[in-house]
Amino acid sequence: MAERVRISDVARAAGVHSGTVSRALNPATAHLVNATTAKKVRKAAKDLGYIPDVLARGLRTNRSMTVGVLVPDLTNPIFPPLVRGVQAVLEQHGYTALVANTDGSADTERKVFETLIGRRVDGFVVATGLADPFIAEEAAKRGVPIVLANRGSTSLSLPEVVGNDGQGIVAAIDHLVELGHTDVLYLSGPESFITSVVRTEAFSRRAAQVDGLRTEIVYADALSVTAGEAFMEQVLGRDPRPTAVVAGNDLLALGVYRALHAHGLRCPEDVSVIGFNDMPFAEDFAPPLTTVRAPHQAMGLEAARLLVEAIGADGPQPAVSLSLPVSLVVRESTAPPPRKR
Amino acid sequence: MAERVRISDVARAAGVHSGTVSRALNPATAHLVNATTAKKVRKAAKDLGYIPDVLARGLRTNRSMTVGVLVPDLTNPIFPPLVRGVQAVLEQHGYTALVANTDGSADTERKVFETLIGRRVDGFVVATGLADPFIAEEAAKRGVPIVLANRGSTSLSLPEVVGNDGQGIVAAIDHLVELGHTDVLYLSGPESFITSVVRTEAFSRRAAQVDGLRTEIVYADALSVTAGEAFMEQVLGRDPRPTAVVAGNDLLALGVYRALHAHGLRCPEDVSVIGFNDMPFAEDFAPPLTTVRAPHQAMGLEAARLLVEAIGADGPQPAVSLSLPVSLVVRESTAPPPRKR
DNA sequence: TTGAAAGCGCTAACAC
DNA sequence: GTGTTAGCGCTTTCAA
Repeated sequence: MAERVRISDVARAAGVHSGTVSRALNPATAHLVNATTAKKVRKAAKDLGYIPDVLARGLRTNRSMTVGVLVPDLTNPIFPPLVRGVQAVLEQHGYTALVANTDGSADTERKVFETLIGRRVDGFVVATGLADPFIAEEAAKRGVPIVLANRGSTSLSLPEVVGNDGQGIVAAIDHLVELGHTDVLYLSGPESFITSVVRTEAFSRRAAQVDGLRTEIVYADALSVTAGEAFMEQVLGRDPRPTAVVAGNDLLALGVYRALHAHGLRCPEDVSVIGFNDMPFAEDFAPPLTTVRAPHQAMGLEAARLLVEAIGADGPQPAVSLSLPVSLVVRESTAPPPRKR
Repeated sequence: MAERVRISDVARAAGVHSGTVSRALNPATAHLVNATTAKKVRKAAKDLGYIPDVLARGLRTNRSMTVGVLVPDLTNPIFPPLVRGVQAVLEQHGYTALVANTDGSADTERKVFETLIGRRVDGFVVATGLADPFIAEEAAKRGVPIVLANRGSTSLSLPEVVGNDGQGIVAAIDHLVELGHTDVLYLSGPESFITSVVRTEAFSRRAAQVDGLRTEIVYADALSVTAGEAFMEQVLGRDPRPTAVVAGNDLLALGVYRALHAHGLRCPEDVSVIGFNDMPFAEDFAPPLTTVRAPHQAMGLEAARLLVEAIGADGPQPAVSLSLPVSLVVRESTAPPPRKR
C-alpha cells in the first residue's frame, strides 16, 4: 500500500522547494513562478499522482471548502433536486456539500449544526422548515454565512431563495373557480412550518377576493401522506362536503387521494385535488396530479450561488431575497364539480 | 463576531495545559487524567462552548472521519433511503458522509473519487452501477477501504451488500406463471450495469425451468422512464405480443405504463407489469405497481457497518458478501392474461 | 498525572 | 523568482 504523495515529494522530484510547488499549483499564485519551473512542477505532480490535501490546506487558510446543507429529510422527493442544484454550483467553486437531515426536530437541527461547525463548514444552506433562531445566531457569531432555500423567514434577517408560493396558490384557486367550484378546502401543513404559514395566508387572502367562494382551512399535523389521509378523513364524513381541496404539498394531496378512495369517492369526478411542489412522478399518480410546480433545483443553484458569494465577501451578508416563479401544472385531478344533489 | 474557541482557550480557562484538555475530552484517554481535573476541563469546555476542530484533529491522527458515498444520481428515488441508512450508522461512529453523484459516467466517477481522496476520506460506500476497477485499485493502493452497496461485482474482490435479486426475479416469474401467463417479456436495463446483468441472468435461468414459457429479453439503453417507454414501443406493435412484462427496475416499468397507455392498452387487463425495487410511491401509480421490494435503507446500514469495521481494522479487507432478502409486493399491475383472441 | 514540544501537510509572510 | 520559516489546532510521545 503506497504512501500518500505529499507536496514535499513533488518538490523533491521537481528539484524545487515545497513553497514553490504550492505557488505553481495554485492558479491564484501561479503567475509568481517562472513558466518553466511551473511546467516542471506540474509534470512532477502529475507523474507522482499528487492530490493536494484539502484538509491541511484548510487548516492553514482557515477555509474547509465545505458547506453544510440542512434538509428535513432526503427521502422527501423534493429535496434531492434541491441538493443536486446546490452541489452543482458548489462543485464549480471547489466546495463539497455536507448534507444532513434534521427530521423536523429543532434538537436534531442544533446537534447537526454543531457537528458541522466542528467540521469548520464555510457556510450553510438551510432548507429545513423550522425557523430556529439559535443556529442563525450561532452562525452569525462565528461569521459563518447562511442562505435559506425553499423557505423564507419572518423573524430572521437572512438571504433566502424561495418559490413564489403566493402566486402558485392564486393560480390554484383561480383554476378551481374557473372550473365552477364554490366549496374549497385548504389542507394545510402544520403551522410550525414557515412554508405552511405562507401558503395558508395566501389562500385566505385570495379566497376573500373571490365572490361566493366558501372555504375552510384544516391543519394536518405533518407534511406526509398519512397525515393528509387522516385529516381528510375528518372532512369527508360531512355533508355538504367540499368539491375541491388544495393541499399544502403533494404528499398531503396523496393522502387526500387515499382518503377519497377509502370513502368510495372518485377524483376528479367527485372531488378535485390540487397539490403543491410537483414532486417527481406526480404525473404518474392515479390520477395524474394537478399541482403547483416549484423549481427546487433552481432554488438550490441560486442559494448556493448566493452562499459562495457571501463566503467570498466575508462581511455581514445583505439579506437579499430571491423569489422564483412557480406555475400551475394542470393534469387530471381537477375537473368541474359534480352536479348539485 | 466571536473568535472560534480553541483547545488552548479551554486550557487557559481550566488552568491546565492543552495536552491535558485533549486527554480529558477524548473518551479513549480520559482515564489518564485525574477525575477532578477532568471535571474542571469539561466544565470550562462547556462554558466556553468549545467544539473540537475535526479537521485539525484529522491532520494529526490521519483520519478525516469522513466517508465518500458514491451514487449514480440522488434524484433516483431508491438512493435517498440508502444514503440515509449509511448516514445513520456513520453518525453513530462520528463519521460524516460526503455524497457524490456520478451520473453513470466512469469519467465523473473518477473525478469525484479524486476529489474525495483529496479530502482524505477514510473509506467509500460505492452504490454506482459501473464496475470501474480504477477506483478499486487506487483505493487499495492508498489503503482506503471500499464497500459496495446495492450491487455486487464479478471482477472486483470487494465486500458487498446486495439484495437477493435472483430470488426476487424467481418470485416475479412464478407469480406470472401462476396467473396463467405464457408469454413474458423481460425489459432489462443496459448490460453495462452489473445489476442488470444479474437480474437478466436470473430471469433466463428461471424461465428455462418453466415448461411452456415463452420469453424474450430486450435491453433498454438506460434505467429511466423514457428509455423504458422507447424500448417498449418496439415490442407493442407486434403480434402476438407478450401478455406480461418484467422490468429491470421501477422506472422502466413506469415507461412501460406510458407506452401501453399510448397504444390504448390497459394494465393489467391487457398486459401485466412487474417492476423492481419498490421505489417510494410505487403504490400510488396508476395502477399500483406490483414489484420486487429491495431493502435499500438496510443495504445502506449494513454497508456502512462493514465499512466502519474495515476502517477500524485497517488491514486488507476480507471480501464478505451480504445478500439481503427481497420480496414480491403484489399490487394491481398484474392479473391473468387476456383470453386468447 | 501533567507539562513540554514536535509534527500532521499545507500556505503565506518574509527574506534574499 | 524562489527558498525559508512559522504556524493553522490538534494529538501524542517523551520527560518529569
